[in-house]
Amino acid sequence: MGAMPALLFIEDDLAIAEMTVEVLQESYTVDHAATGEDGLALALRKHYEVMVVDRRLPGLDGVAVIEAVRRARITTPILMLTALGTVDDRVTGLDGGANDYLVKPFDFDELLARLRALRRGFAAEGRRRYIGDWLFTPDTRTLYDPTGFRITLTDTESALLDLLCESPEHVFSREEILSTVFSRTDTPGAVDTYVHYLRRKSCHEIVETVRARGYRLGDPV
Amino acid sequence: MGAMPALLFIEDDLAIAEMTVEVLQESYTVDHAATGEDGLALALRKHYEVMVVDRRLPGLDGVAVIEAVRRARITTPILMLTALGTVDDRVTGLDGGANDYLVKPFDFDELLARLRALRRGFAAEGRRRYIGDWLFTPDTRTLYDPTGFRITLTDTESALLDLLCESPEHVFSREEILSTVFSRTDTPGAVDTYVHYLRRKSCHEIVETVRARGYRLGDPV
DNA sequence: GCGGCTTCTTAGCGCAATCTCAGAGCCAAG
DNA sequence: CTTGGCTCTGAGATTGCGCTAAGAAGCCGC
Repeated sequence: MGAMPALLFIEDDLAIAEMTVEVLQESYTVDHAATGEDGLALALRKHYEVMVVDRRLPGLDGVAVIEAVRRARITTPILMLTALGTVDDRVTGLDGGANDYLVKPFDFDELLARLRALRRGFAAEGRRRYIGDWLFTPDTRTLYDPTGFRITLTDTESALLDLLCESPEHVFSREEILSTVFSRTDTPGAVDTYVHYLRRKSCHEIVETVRARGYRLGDPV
Repeated sequence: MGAMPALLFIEDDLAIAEMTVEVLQESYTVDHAATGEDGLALALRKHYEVMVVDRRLPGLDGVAVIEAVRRARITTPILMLTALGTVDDRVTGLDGGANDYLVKPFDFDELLARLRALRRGFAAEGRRRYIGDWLFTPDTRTLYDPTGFRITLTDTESALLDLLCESPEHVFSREEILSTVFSRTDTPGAVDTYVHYLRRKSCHEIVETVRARGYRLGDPV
């Protein structure tokens, strides 16, 4: 595995920090800061995939760090570590802009699982496309009809629909579709076939023909 | 009467609360909280045998309270109260980590019966993950089918299912699964094999294939 | 140290998915 | 109305992915 994702870890307790960094380094390129000031400086200077911030820090406090980071319009997912049983900390922590929290003492596997979920959550979002009353999620290659019924698309069908969704108004020529969806085919007939497949699965509601020019998304009536 | 089991009751409607507390006090040492915030604070500070949480609460909502409690790794069985006819509430309630639910208005005997059942059956069972009508408890590596039948999973099977449960919608690639579930393997075929094992044990209801991409949790239709 | 259980590898089979092709259907211009 | 090009659609041929069985290697407990 070449480039591992960068992670910033702000924690003042050096005993905890040392152990945790060791574990984290198996999956991340870890920068560790022992104070809120150092951590904030790093967060503002470098790009990280994800951050782990202790709530209690000498000087600049964890919540303050997160607030400062958010004020700089950095949207990196942040997991906050809090001491056991301090409820108010948790609430203000999430309010301050943290995306998740974990109670100390924590299990390393739990920490790794949360971090994965956090990164996935951010990566996976925003991949929803609406076509009239239909919903299309390219990641799962699934199309939902207006009643919520699930229709599974194949890879090529999904790629084609994804392309059409990029510009709902635009009319895509066969060559345009061929060069992006299909690796390299000379026969433009393939496009017709896959448009046909899409229509068959969607009761002819999704794709519209523009004669002599190509295809585009079906207008929601 | 010596030491009665401790029960936490979170309910904002004071009329209902008063009556209910009176009944509950015959069998439990009851702490009552009128808001989600107060209830959460108590739940995190004290140990209870069982909790009863209203779905609708001013401020911090019932589901949010349960989620927060579970995130703090508190496995106390929780019974959620929901308003009449709100099916979605039921689903999100269970998803959030409640062990049972009861529709308001409820019968006091019914409530007491459910609480007894809850304490008998679900005491200290650990994390729970719901997959459609199936229940999976990673700590005991046990999968329960919709009828409650117990299926024991091996370590690797459990780790795989646990990973998939982290993000129910997400499609996990073979590499992604390999790097987290399997220590160090080059052959992606191992993933296929364990998916196969899971399916064999679960009558092919749990894991879904996304061709050429990977696997994800099977959606309850 | 033997037997059972778990883990992981390998390889063949089946089938879904991809793509080609050809005939039927449709539209528009003359 | 007729003609020619454009589009639709079903029927294969082929490829490669995923499923599965079977067995080797490793890890316990008895």
